[in-house]
Amino acid sequence: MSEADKQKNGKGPLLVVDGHSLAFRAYYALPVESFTTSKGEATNAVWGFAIMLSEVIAAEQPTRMAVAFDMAGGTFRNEMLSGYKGTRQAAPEELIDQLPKLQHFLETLGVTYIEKQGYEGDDIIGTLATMGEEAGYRTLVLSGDRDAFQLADESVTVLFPGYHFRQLKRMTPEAIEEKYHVGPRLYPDLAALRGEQSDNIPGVPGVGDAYAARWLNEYGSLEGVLASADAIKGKKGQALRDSIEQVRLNRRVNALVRDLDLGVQVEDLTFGKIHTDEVNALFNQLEFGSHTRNKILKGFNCVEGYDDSTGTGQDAGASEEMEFELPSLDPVKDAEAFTAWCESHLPTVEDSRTMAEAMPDSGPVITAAGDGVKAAQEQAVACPDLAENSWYLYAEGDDKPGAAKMERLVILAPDSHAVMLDAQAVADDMLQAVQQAITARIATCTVHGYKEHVHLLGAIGLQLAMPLFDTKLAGYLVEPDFHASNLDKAFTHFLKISLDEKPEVEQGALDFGGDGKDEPHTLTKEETILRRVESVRLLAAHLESLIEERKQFNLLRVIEMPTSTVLSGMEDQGAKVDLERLRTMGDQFEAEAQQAEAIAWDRAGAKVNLQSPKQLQKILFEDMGLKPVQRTKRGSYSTNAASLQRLYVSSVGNERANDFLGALLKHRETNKLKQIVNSLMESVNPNDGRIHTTFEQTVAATGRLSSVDPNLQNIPNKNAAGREIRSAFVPGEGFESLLSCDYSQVELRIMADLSGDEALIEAFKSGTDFHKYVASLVYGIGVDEVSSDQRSHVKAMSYGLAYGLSTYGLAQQLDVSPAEADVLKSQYFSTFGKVHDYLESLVEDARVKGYTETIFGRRRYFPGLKSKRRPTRDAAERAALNAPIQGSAADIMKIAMIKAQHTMSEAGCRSRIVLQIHDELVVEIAAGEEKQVAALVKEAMEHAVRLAVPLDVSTGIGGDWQQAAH
DNA sequence: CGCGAAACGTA
DNA sequence: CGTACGTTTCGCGA
Repeated sequence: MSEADKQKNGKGPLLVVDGHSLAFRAYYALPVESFTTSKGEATNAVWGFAIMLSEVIAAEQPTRMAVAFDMAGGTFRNEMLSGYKGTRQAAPEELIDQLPKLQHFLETLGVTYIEKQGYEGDDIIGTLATMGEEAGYRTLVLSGDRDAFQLADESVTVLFPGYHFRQLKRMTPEAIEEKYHVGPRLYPDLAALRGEQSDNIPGVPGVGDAYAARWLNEYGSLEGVLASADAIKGKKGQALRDSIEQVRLNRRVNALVRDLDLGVQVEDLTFGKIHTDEVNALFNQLEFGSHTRNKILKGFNCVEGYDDSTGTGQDAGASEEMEFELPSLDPVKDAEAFTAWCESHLPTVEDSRTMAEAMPDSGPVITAAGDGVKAAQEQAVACPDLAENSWYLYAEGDDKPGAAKMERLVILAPDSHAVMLDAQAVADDMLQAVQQAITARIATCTVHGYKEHVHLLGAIGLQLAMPLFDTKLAGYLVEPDFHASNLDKAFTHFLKISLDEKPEVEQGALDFGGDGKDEPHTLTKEETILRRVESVRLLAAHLESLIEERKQFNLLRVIEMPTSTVLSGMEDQGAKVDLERLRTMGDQFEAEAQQAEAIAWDRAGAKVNLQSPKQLQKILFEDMGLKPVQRTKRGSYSTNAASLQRLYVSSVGNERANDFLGALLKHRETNKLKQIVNSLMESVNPNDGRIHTTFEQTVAATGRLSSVDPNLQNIPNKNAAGREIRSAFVPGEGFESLLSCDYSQVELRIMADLSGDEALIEAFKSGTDFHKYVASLVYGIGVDEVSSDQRSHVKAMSYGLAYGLSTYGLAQQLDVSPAEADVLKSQYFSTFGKVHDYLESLVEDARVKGYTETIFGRRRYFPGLKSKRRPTRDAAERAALNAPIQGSAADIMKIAMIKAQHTMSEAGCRSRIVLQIHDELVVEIAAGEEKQVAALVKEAMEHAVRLAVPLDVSTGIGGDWQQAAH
């Protein structure tokens, strides 16, 4: 806010709002698909209007306010100008339908809105501005209609939505002068000449702002211009002479009435007396989430009146964003110029050091014991203000580990200046300069996707240490269930504004330009890219406040970002495979699959595609007349392995069917293995003979990693044939063996700790066979008397616990009657009562709070718990029960990985982690490091956190992954 | 060619 | 009718 904007008399300003124009802008700026209630009603205009209003109120603190609306039935202008605002009348029903809701919204918040028969909102605004001036108010006019510019003077400022709807431009007389080269008084003259596309008003053909301004400045006024029309030469002069009538009409139409009788006094235009029940009812009807509600109400300074603690409050840096201009592009040719640029625009090296010291460190800092959330959050470090202090690094290209290619690199400074480098054309000395700039200031750097950037920068030999903030990881922590496929999606999702290059404006009702240009502005390639960098900055400012508020900054800094460091190293390293071995295995699986296929085809009497469930259904249930045992979700008869197995067993009398099913089962198994082997072979990087998977860190909603391209987390392990594939994973050149370390029963141990169940804790401390011990408690017999059936039943029950198992499901898995399963279940729960209570409390807490939390404060939200549909609700309950357990295990493993890598490098080891399979780490052991590394990794895993029960890690070493099993 | 369903591999 | 994933294949429909 500039000095000139400060109040003249101690009173807060008067805010007058053009309801229609804002609603229009909101409607066209926000994708209606994202703002539709379950009944299909659009709410984007109401949402955008409400958010904008609350942001303006928060930023400007007005003490009086009124909203003006046009009235149905036209105005005096229509009589003057046929076709006037023709495009607006054609507004879609989806928008028209929102206007009454908008007005109701204002009523519930005690805001006065005014309409007057025969006049437009603009006239009401003009009148209110005049009244405000007379009453000594500074006045803010919030309007998307340029006609309002004529109102600007030393006490009236127009707030005008720019290209991005939520970025308001402050149109002071100076700003108008600067943009249009005429002052507010002459602006309507200029508009009359130019016409107003958004209002369907033609101007002088071929004349835009520039010509109109030149004429006006030359002849002093519109009348002056028209009087001298004959003196203007050329095509434009002729066009002007042909349009004189139109221009005169335009000028009469765009003049605002400023002396209506509105029947109100400015003093009376207070607001903020909210009708809580009605507000809530309206928000419910509009299906606004708690975030939106709080945001809106906070703007109205009454968030306390609303009963919801999950809200997030304000949008970080909203006012800064509004002032944001697209960064200018400084093409940089040589290293010296680049270094100079960095000196003048990026935070200093000193800033960077100070900030690094303030940040939680990775590695050794994580000693948090099982005190869980509290411990993690008490260490919480506030995030420094990103908008002020951070710079932004943005690279584009292919980030595939082991084969990354960078196309370009952009550096955006806090002052909005940017440089862009073509990665292909970077000379050596320039590369050094860039490396230096990055290294020196990494502690104040923000990126979207730190791990991806490591690969991209690595592709041209640049090293990237851990930055200050990662918007991709932050977004994941804020909303782990939302899958943003790219930056644009994340930006649009979190900021609710679109980065689209070209909103539909040309024929639209309103002009979105906001950039003062007449021609529809097509963005250049550079502008498009800069816009994406800009979006990272806006995203960062937004997510920063959410992370801070949830106290997840430590989770981000101490767990997720260092995990990215570890993962990028693992992806770079890759896992060495024995290609010959894979080839041999693949051939063998293929031969077996073909053999099975031949038998199946013979028995079926046709060359059925064994991979087509549809064709199998026909053979099995029609031709062979077998009785289906199970249906699929969508009602057809299932041909999955379990069903086939049952059919196989029950078809002993029917030789043809029995043979067919046997061959089919065999084919299914071997064909699947062949396919896995094939995909592994295709994934081998020819340069180093290694497979570089990508570990996705922002996909699994519980906090686990996932592995893609290829998935190395689902290499067979259950049966012997499949397990063979693991023997193809071997140590690479210069390494002598593989180490496999895995947690035993982490999730159960977490449950023991979190529930505080003495019996379960004791079971883990006893040191005897865990499942046997538990079975002896459940069945009330001696450990030695436990049968193998009893042990396996109890084991299944234990593992099923964390999944929210049903009696039915347990029965099916154990192949016992539901009644028997039920007995087991109640026996189990009566033995471990606190576990039962704990699991119930997880769901109950989730219902109340809306989310669950892991021991390190990782959240997952469960809207499904409030569903009317029983199956949806049940599914949400099971997921809510599982999330904190699976998620805490994931947190622990991430910490273990960070610690393991840290201690290994501290000890100067060359051994490296290559794979993580949720509860297992695979380490490639360098020569002579076997004993040391095995001890270090085991130690890191066992002491990642301290729980009420010890963490147990079993290890194995071997010449390949299979041999390393234990 | 894109997409959903079905199937199946892991923890 | 147990959680969390990724990949392949088929077959439908544009």
